[in-house]
Amino acid sequence: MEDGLLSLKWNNHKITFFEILRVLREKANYTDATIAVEGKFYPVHKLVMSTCSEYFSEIFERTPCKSPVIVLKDVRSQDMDALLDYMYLGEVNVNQNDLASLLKTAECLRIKGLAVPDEDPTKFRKGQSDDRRESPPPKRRRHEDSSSQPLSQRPVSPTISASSKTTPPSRTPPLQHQTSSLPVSQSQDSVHDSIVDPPPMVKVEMEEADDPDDGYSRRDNSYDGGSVNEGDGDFGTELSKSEHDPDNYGSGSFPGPSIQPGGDLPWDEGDSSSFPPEGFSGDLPAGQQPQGAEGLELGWLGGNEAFRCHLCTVSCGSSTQLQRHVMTHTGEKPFSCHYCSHRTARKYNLKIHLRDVHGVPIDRRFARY
DNA sequence: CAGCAGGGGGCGG
DNA sequence: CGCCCCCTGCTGA
Repeated sequence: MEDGLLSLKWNNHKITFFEILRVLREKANYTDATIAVEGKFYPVHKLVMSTCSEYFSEIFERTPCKSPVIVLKDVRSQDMDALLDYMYLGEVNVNQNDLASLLKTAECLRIKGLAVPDEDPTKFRKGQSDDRRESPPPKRRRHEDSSSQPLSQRPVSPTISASSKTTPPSRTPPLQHQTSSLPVSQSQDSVHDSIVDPPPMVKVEMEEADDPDDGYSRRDNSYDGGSVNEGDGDFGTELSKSEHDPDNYGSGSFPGPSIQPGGDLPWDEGDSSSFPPEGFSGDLPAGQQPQGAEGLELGWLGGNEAFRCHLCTVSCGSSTQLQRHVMTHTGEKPFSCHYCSHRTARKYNLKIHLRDVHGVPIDRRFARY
């Protein structure tokens, strides 16, 4: 003040800020990443995701591409809807029945306030009155030694949503519900509708307290080290068009699924703590070695390290092939037949379709979306 | 039989 | 090296 400093304060800054954020999310403006869950794509802002989750923060840090697509498998779209609301709005109403699943997902994704350790008890309360204990409290501390928690169940592990035969050996029946079964269609709004049930609702709020990032994130776990694939290249040669549409679907970040001898998902046993198994360290910085990985590496040992898919055990001979392969996980089919509704992921396969099914000479026309 | 997807070759920057 | 195209084996209807 001595110099006549003035303090300018924007009184409604927070409200305005959140409102704008809400609108941006609704319109998908400026979104620079996409979360794919059960076939649904949620355009999101890295800034928001990173702010609310160290996990996403690390994923983005390791993802060179500008518009990565993070494919989460074993995450229900309704949970994702709720979590996005939570991250963007600071709170969300969820059905009691969905709470356990939501928290599990939140923990796996390390959503602050829901999964990351916090000093304060969370303000987790439900419309009714008691807090539901069916599931672990929202903010629970997670240690590497997951001894305390039951890990168990189906870890909400992020993995690819698209089913593909490429799945490795012990493929497990992921709990993925088909999108068809889920009412949710868009990203946002659906939440509100779905959770409108009065009684069993729980309101989960995000605390302002910043979480102490207790190094949990970057512990030796390196777990997510691999969350990202290099994939940013051009997966999307054909699909990269819309702004919020990621060009590269492939950058899925999760470890995949399957590889695990013995278990459904790699991180099953480890619980969420090992959630992102390091399994995918493919092209990641070497720094992150899977040392601690519980057996995950087993699945990878055999393959060619160079162009190994982070979502499954497949190893490709080149980055191009890897990019192409990743599309099998995203389920993206940019090429559509003009004569019928058939769509393919590859131009050539569409060509074959046109030739064999519609009798189109060879290179006739096929659209790519 | 049709479609998917891995492997590989050719071509251009 | 990356992209495009094609071949070919596998799988499901």
